[in-house]
Amino acid sequence: MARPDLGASLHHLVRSLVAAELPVLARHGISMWGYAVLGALCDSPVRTQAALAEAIGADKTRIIGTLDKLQEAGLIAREPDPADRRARLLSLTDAGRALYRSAQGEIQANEDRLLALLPAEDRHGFLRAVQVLAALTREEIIGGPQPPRPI
Amino acid sequence: MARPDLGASLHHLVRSLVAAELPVLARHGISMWGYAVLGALCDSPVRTQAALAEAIGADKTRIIGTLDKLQEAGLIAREPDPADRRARLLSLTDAGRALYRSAQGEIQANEDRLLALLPAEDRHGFLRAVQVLAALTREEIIGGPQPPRPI
DNA sequence: TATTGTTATACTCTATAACTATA
DNA sequence: TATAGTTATAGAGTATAACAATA
Repeated sequence: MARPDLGASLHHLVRSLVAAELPVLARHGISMWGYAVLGALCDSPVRTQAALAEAIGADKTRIIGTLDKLQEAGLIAREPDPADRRARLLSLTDAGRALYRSAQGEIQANEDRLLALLPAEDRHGFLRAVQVLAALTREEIIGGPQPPRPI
Repeated sequence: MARPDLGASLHHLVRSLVAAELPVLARHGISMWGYAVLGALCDSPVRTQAALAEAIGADKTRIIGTLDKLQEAGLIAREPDPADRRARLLSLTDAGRALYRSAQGEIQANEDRLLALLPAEDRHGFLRAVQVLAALTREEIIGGPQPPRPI
């Protein structure tokens, strides 16, 4: 009797969590990538779009449309760096911060509802484990070299 | 200081776990959906392709190509149900079971390496929590009715 | 007619590479 | 020339709907 795969179990869980977030985000008028961008900028401003993309695990070409919309909606500021006008200084506006907090409140309320299903012990262990595992880099998770086996 | 979003943290973790599985699956000559199919059939045979698709969270039209390949490779059996020839009885062949166990062994070895980074307490709580949360249906995770707000 | 499986189509997401501007 | 950002293109993955076979 093997234990279920961690990857498969979490994959299903994540898809459902994302499905739960979508209506909340739609009501706030932002996409999932938009939400990720606001979350990354919430901690501290970022000096280049490429760095921001990397921080949220996206391609730099993929977030441009997202940034366009967030800027148009007045949720982020995006100005050329006076010291190097190739780069774009990215930061949250007050409106962006407020909207992010509102969306995050609703999203975490639903997550809290699910976490309440767990015994307190397991819940705390789970949250600590997620924090540790999510902090690993992709390389650390993938692990040792996986040499392609010759046919 | 808000806690990080569960969805966002797990999203990143899952993407990396999947990336870690891909080379293993490639060496075994199956895709991620192929692996999911084998895993679902490992517990017990299934009477229709639609039921199998639902069990692994896929669309019924999406697994057809996967089933074709698995059958061609002799990993699954796929016969019309004599009692209702519209349906296809799906089951694992011995070769399919062996291949699944081999792939699962490698995949779980890597997962075990990551789990070993956690204190034993957290690890056990984490595994129990994942089991409970992954067993929830999508509807249970999404939660209460999310009525679209009129503009 | 209803259901199972299949095929066809369109749509979204993603990745790659070419292009513009600044340095 | 090198870097940051943008645009264009193609590819994979996904969802929807139409179709064929069986009941």
